[in-house]
Amino acid sequence: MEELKPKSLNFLEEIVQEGIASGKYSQGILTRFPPEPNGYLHIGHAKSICLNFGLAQRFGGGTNLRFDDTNPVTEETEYVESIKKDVSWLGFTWANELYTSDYFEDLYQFAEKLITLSFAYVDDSTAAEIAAQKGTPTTPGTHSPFRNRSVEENLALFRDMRAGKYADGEKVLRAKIDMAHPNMHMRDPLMYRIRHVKHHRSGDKWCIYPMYDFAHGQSDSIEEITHSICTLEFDVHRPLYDWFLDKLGIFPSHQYEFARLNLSHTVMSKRKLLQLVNEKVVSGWDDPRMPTISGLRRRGFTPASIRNFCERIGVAKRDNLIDLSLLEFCIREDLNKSADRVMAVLDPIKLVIKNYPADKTEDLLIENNPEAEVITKRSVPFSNELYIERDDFMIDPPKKFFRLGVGLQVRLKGAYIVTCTDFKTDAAGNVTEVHAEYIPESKSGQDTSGVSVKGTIHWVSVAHAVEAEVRNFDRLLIVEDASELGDDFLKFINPESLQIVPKVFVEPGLKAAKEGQALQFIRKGYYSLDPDSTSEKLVFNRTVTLKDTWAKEKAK
RNA sequence: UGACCUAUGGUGUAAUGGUAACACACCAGUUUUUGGUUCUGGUUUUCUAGGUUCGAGUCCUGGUAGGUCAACCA
Repeated sequence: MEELKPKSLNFLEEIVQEGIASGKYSQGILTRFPPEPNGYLHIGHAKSICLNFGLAQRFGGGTNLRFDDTNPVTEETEYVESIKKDVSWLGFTWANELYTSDYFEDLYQFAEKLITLSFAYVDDSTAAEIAAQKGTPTTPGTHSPFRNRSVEENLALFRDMRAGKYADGEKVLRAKIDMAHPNMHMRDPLMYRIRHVKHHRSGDKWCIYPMYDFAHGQSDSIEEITHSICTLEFDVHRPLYDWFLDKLGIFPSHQYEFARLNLSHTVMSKRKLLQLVNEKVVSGWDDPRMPTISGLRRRGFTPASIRNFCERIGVAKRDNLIDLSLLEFCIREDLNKSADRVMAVLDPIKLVIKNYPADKTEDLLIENNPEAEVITKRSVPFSNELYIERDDFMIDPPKKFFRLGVGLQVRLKGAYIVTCTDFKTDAAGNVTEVHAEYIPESKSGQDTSGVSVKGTIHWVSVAHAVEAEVRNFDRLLIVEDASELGDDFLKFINPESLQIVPKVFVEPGLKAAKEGQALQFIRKGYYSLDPDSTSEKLVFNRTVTLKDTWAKEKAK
């Protein structure tokens, strides 16, 4: 049911399949998507979402949406809502909506158990002292002077921590493992810290909060997650993940790591995205140039195109930099099949058809999408004065220019073939008007003229044209790889990443366009109606251009 | 200069010891009432040195290169 041809599996699919073959998962598998609600989701998260939900869909099972909310300082309900919206929009349904904060009592009990087992102790050292005790990757750490407190003392102290008897930073709970371990994360890592801060869900109930390492694995275990999938940088955490589950003797979830997505010509780290927003380089998290899910949505990307992209980039363990052109391919592929074609003239110049009656208007039926399975048509008014693109006319056209120049013929899309006869210029020599004559027998669909032309151009009737604003977006950065740029990446913002064209002319039917609706402006690109639109003013975002082999030819 | 992860065309990803392939990108042609689309063809690949084997991209050893780890962040 998946596909006809046997598709090769990625390494995670293989792991799952082998597990199933060995009879491990009679209940099916359970994965989870565990965002911290402290920011907006981006296309890198989409990779993780597609992976986790896709694995469960493919092999039978479910996926939990778990908010990893163990740090009350940074987390907010607003982010929870946006994350839920984005995951749903991408087309996925979670088995359960869960919060790590719902496990605070369980986690507390786990901690007491480890204290009882002499695997944890309360440390009065300061943050700086603890950092010094850690040593460095090449030199072993040293023991805290509080490392050998008795179980009873640790228990009493930890209960006092919970009871709020200590100030922030006064004490922490640490796991007692090995201060000389080659893996830094095993050198008596912190389990709990004191934070007298209101939590977005648990309010003031707690003043001690578990660290990531003490919360994540156990949360997986409580939910009986079979495959806990995260990015490569957590690889070094895995021994600790396993250590806690082992010492606690609870459900053995397993962690697997994959390489995070890097996309060319953009940035992906939360910190850099925040910088773009804070420094007003972009208009917000949903600026159509942002690689956020909300930005891509506003730009006009479809959920299917993003899912498809995630499928095509694959999953492996080596660092990668995916070319933006693959994302562009995916959205063009989708929109080519689904977007209605309409005519919009972005850089207008007037075309006057001298032999067409000035008082006449014809309503022409033009097909909406030649790629559609069922062809539908719309009515577009035609008259003797039209807007056409300025660059569809040249005074001295070169060879292979299949557009207008004096003596050249083109088909007006869905209408007539015209022959260019003349043009007008202003004092500076700029073309102000192009003149042509139409061939009455060449009407689209009933052409008996016998004339064949190489070019077809789009147009909008001057008398019927509707004004609109167009926002042409392009890649955010002028450099492919921003990973080594640091804060300097702001110097490499593409100055043409947003070009606003305040006044373009579109065909009158577009007054009825709906927010988010995808359209192809014939010969120009795919556009989507922006939420900034009002009944008086339409605003269209360019999702992506059409491929333009003429531009390449011209460049030669 | 410790531990761990990784190394296949320009970019990604396959090949599970047996003919290195698929997609994007690029180039050429085809189709086309969108210089879009379609279709066809093409250019370009196993980091390095040894070893095991009839046979190595795959297994082993060394080297090299890149990445990760020393937050009371996740």
